[in-house]
Amino acid sequence: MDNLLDKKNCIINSALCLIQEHGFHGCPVSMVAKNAGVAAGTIYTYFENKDDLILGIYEYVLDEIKNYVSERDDTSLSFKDRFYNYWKNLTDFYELNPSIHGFYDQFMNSPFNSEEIQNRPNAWHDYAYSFFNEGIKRGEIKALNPIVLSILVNTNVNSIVRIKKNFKNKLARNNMELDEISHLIWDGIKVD
Amino acid sequence: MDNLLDKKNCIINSALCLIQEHGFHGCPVSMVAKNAGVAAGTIYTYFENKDDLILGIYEYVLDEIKNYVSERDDTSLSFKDRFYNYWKNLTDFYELNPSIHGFYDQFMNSPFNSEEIQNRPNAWHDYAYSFFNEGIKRGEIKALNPIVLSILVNTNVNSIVRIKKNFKNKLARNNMELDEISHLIWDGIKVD
DNA sequence: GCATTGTGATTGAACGTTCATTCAGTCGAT
DNA sequence: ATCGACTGAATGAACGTTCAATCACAATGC
Repeated sequence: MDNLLDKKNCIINSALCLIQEHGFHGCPVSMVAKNAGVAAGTIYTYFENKDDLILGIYEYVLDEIKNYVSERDDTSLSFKDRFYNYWKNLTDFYELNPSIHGFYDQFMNSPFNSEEIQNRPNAWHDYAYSFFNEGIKRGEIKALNPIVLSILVNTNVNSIVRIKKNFKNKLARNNMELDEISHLIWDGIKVD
Repeated sequence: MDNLLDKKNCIINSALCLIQEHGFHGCPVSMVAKNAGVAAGTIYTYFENKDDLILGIYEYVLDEIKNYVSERDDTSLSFKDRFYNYWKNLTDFYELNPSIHGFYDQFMNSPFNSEEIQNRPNAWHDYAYSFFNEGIKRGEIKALNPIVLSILVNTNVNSIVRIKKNFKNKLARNNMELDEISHLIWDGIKVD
């Protein structure tokens, strides 16, 4: 039973890497299978079809992000500190897991991310929503819509990680500038 | 001659719509052709292959964005006003041309956007770079890296437009919150 | 004016490849 | 002996690309 879960995760991770590198359609099921060390047919014991596999990966990815960030939240701190931790942890997570970052970026902007998908329960979005909602309740950040706030912050972290990835050589000396952005956002949303 | 250019643009626009709706691989060449009112083979007189078509669209899109925004820049204004115009014009443009927005979002996060592509001359990026560079020279915004600034602003406008598109119903009453974000960014980058 | 030829765009059926999916048969654990 | 996971060759549909044939039309010759 544990074995089966392992195999499923193995398939998911294999697909994750390949999709990040080659895109959804640049990675045939056969390639995923080979990379995961199973036969092509085996994938169909775990997933209905390729689309279902991709949605499975998406859910896995959301869980991983949410777990990493929420586990490291310390509710006893000031909201300002919690905000900076949130920012740092999310950044760290993406940098530790570049294939998750690549997959997520691609998925969010693809037609896979349909309205139906967006309306499904989503542990990570819910967490982010309630996180910023708390900041508002505590009176430490402006009463903006928490949905807007969470998307704003997540989008910026996402794109900063992408910049770091893409312009590694050109920006190497002054990554600091990118960290500036978190201050900039905090200054923008904090209650003066 | 004009006719040929028309046809090329017709193919590009046809593909643009379909890609935005169905994704790169959800729109076969045959479908693009049908939508453009030409035969499948005709596309290959204008483009080497499907990848070349997609790159062609990308270049077309960059030009359109750059033209719209740069034409509406009024260099006689204060940089603050120019910044807000830039923001508004870019937002307007994406909202007037949702298929360009959809295509651009998808392209940027896909493996099409390879390192080689990122290093090619890019009229839109160059324009954005020099725009923010001027704000720095004039001493109206902080001396952050203009590359970082332009990507930051473009990313945020991009994602705000996406939010508006996706959450039309849920946010209808308070789009104002989204406009808040431009102030937030301006406050962050301006020289106090 | 009219016929002929040349040129290059256009067509869409046909080709060959790729790929998701299936399934008959095998394997291994209980 | 049973059952479910697993295999991987086989299947067939989808799709990018080609190309022989057609068409539109301009240039040339009579």
